[in-house]
Amino acid sequence: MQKKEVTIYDIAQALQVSPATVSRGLKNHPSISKKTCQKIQETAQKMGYRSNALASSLRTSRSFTLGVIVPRLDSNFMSTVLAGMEKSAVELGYHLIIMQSFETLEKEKECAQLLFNHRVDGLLVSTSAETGHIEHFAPFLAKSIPVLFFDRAPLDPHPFSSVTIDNHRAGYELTRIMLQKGATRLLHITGNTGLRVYKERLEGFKAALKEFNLSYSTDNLWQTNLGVEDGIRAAAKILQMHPLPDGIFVANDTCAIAIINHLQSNNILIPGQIQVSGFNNDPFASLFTPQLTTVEYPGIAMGERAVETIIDLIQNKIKTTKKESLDFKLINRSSTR
Amino acid sequence: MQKKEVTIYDIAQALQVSPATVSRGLKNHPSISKKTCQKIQETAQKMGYRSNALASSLRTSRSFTLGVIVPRLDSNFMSTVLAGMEKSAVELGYHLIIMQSFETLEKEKECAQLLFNHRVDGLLVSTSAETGHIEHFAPFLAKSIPVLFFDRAPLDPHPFSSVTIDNHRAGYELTRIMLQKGATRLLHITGNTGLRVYKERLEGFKAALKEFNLSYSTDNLWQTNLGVEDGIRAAAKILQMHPLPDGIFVANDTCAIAIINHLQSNNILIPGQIQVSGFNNDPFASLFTPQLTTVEYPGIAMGERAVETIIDLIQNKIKTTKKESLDFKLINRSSTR
DNA sequence: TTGTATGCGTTATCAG
DNA sequence: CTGATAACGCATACAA
Repeated sequence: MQKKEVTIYDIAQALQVSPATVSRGLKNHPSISKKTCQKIQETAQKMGYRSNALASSLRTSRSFTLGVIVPRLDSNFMSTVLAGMEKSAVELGYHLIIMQSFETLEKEKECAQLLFNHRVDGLLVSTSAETGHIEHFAPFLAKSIPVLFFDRAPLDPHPFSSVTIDNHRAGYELTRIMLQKGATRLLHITGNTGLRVYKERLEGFKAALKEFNLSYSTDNLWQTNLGVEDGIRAAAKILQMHPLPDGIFVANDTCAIAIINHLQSNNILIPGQIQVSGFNNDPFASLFTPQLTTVEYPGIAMGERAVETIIDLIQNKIKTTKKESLDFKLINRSSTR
Repeated sequence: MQKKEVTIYDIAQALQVSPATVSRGLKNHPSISKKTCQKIQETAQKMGYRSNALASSLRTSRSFTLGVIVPRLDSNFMSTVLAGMEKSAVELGYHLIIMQSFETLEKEKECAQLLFNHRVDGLLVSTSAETGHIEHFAPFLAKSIPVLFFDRAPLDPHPFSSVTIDNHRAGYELTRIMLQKGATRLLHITGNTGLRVYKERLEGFKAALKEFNLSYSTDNLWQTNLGVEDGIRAAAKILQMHPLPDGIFVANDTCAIAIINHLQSNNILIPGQIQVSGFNNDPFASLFTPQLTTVEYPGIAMGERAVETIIDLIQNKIKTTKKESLDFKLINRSSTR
């Protein structure tokens, strides 16, 4: 048999005070005597009271809930970001509803709508590969609910905040390392260049080529899903090339490692014959020989920063948007071959 | 300027019907004419109405929210499970609030309390390393809110449901493979054996030894955090041993790969001199040469199953608990060397 | 320092 | 098929 829920009214009755006093006493409202506060909290405990966050949110129209939309949960990088987000959110008195768009615009819309209806106080988004426009976030704007893009942000200008890294510069520097070591035939293997992150890395790549007076051709731009299989496939294709490329820019570590592995089993020397660079500094990357040159992409920090920023926007009702760029670190392991 | 929220009352007024009708019309209640339904939904759209899930939950005392507590979000395995959970949850009309215990009992309690106050319809938990008792879940039991443990479950008997794999058998079979190939000096490197998952894998390990008439000594049981650094440290220690072990059971792939890597750089042949087995079948595991013998731990499936099970419990108000054991697959790569 | 009264936006019950 | 009305549990403006 389900006993009825204990409410502040029950506590009030038991203590012969008003519900208002109980409500205040429960949250140590300054204008309530220490003694009554204590009494209230004790009996609340005793009676098995549990506050109803829903009712409270309805009344105050603040849910202390942040919505999060990611393309997928199960990537190394994303789970790191989420870990950072959860940590910071809890520290600041918030919690997270996490949803996946599975890289489709349609699902992203559905998530946004659900989160909107659930009255999240803010929305954190890493866009799907299909996300060309961002109209579906307009309702948030209309209600002044902060929206912040992290990692994958739409092209500027847009009326929302963002936390990213300088992908252009990262792409540039990575490429530069390979060029300085003498590479002249570079391949660029990346994801959907419709996405700003990949687009900017590519731009950085091109800028470096230009600096070294090397021409760029779209023949050397391969778009893939950056998974292990994509890497293996790419490696197979590379082995058919004459002459072989002598440098490969791969837009993530997973794919880079797969490529290296496959090339090595076909007796290609890495980085002797072909240099390979990755992106993310996945934990496994450091275990590889020859170790991979890559970019340490600060997942935890990005998650923390994103949450801190959006909560700042929420609490200070700042209308301004913030566009933040996080530091990254180049991990140049190519010299330690 | 913040416009006031559009409610069913506003729609009612605009349409000259009662709020009750609007409420019904919005969810296609059978006893409302098709025509009115349509009209209602159209004007709702037009007026920029958004349903208030909070108010609805308050009224119906169903939130369609599932609470999830995990030790940490950023592990390969866990993020896979969470991905499966989110997918199934959304398909069934639910969503997830995900929280981390950071392997401490205290935080696990806090999470449970918060989720309890937020009126989750069910709770999914993978226990922290410190979780010796489960009293903090008693309130859920008292309110008949289903609690389901996944992956890491407390020792039976307990009054909750669970979805796990047969860790004993997995540990046994993995060990058996190494023994059949002739190993006689085995090491067991694992996590906190207070946790049932590791404890059971160890029991399976022992059972296999026994079957081969090999003795077991606690000297060969090393408890670590199973991270990359732990693996490197363990490998260093192994190199000091005389004679070397000829088989190492490592309770996860991350650590196993780190160990293999370090041993190989010290000119140990794997699996020639030392066989190594892992656990989880992490994506990178398959890239390794010599490829690792491991257990494919079905993360996605486990997440899906856990959610489906708990929603079944919720919707059918089943008082019974379910203890489910998922299939795993042995990935024996040691022969393909 | 405490109490009174009201509304947050729904839905369920009951009556028409 | 539709309407009136009362909760759901809490927090706050205002009064005392």
